Amino acid sequence: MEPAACLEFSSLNLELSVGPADLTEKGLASKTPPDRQQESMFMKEKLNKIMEDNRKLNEMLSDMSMNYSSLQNKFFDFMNSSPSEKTAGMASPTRKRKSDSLESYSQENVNNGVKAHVESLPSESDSYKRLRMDSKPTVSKLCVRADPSETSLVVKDGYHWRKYGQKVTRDNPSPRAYFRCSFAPSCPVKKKVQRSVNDLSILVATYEGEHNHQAPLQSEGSGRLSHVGSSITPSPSINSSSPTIMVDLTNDKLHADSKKACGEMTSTEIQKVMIEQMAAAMAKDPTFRATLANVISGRIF
DNA sequence: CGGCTTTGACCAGCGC
DNA sequence: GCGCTGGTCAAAGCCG
Repeated sequence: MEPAACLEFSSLNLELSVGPADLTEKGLASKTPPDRQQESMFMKEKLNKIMEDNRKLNEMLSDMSMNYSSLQNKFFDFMNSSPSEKTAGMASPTRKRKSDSLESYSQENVNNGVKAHVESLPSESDSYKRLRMDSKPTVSKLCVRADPSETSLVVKDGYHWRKYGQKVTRDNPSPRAYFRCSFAPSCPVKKKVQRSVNDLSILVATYEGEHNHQAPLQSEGSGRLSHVGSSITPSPSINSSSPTIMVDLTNDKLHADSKKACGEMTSTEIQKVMIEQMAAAMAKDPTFRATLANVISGRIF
């Protein structure tokens, strides 16, 4: 997808670099009045052509984005459908672990601006465990870049957490720590923290539930954030499985590879990354910058 | 002494 | 039904 987009922008550069460059190279001051009229007409035609090309390319870009979004949605729909749904075309009776992936979500930012919140649709169940899971309507993820040498699975997000368990899971050699919110005794929020399989410097915190109390003072819980002296650069996004917020605690810059390490690249996130990469690539391209400058100057002229 | 962490045991979901 | 796995409990120990 991205190479195709780059090709489109390359063609944009080529198309646009012909027009305005010609305009600047004509040297109008040395022309006689009849020649000037001809050149003026020629410039107007060129400008019209450039504007039309810009419009066409914008349409192509928007079409490409729409196609990409459509394909992305189809892809995630396919990935999120259970094997039984893929084969039999109907949902199997909901069970606790299976149904977790079928929940749908919405999102908002709270608490330091780095927490994503998602809501799940209620589903019927016949097990006590399932009912307990239904009582936790929200799930969110927070990826935190932290020092790999630090063994404690502590993600300081402004709340008070009490660790109540630790387990080594099958798919990740790093232990997973279980936390409860200890700020309010009745707060149902739980948090799981585990290092990313791909990048040990990334802590993946999974939040379940919503705090039924106000957040503690920022200074109480965000000590690590201020300790490393880095800014929080959240990148909220919606995923069909869960939203992921990436917070880099060791670098001011948001790392795309860290997101990959989280294994939670979402459709909107991918789009954002693509747009950022496209914009960055275009910004770095001297041809594009010169062309853009020429187009702008041409429009002003 | 109270709060927290550690850690082995236990329970329930799930696949075979 | 059995074994694996994830999640939780609770006793013991640590720390300020």
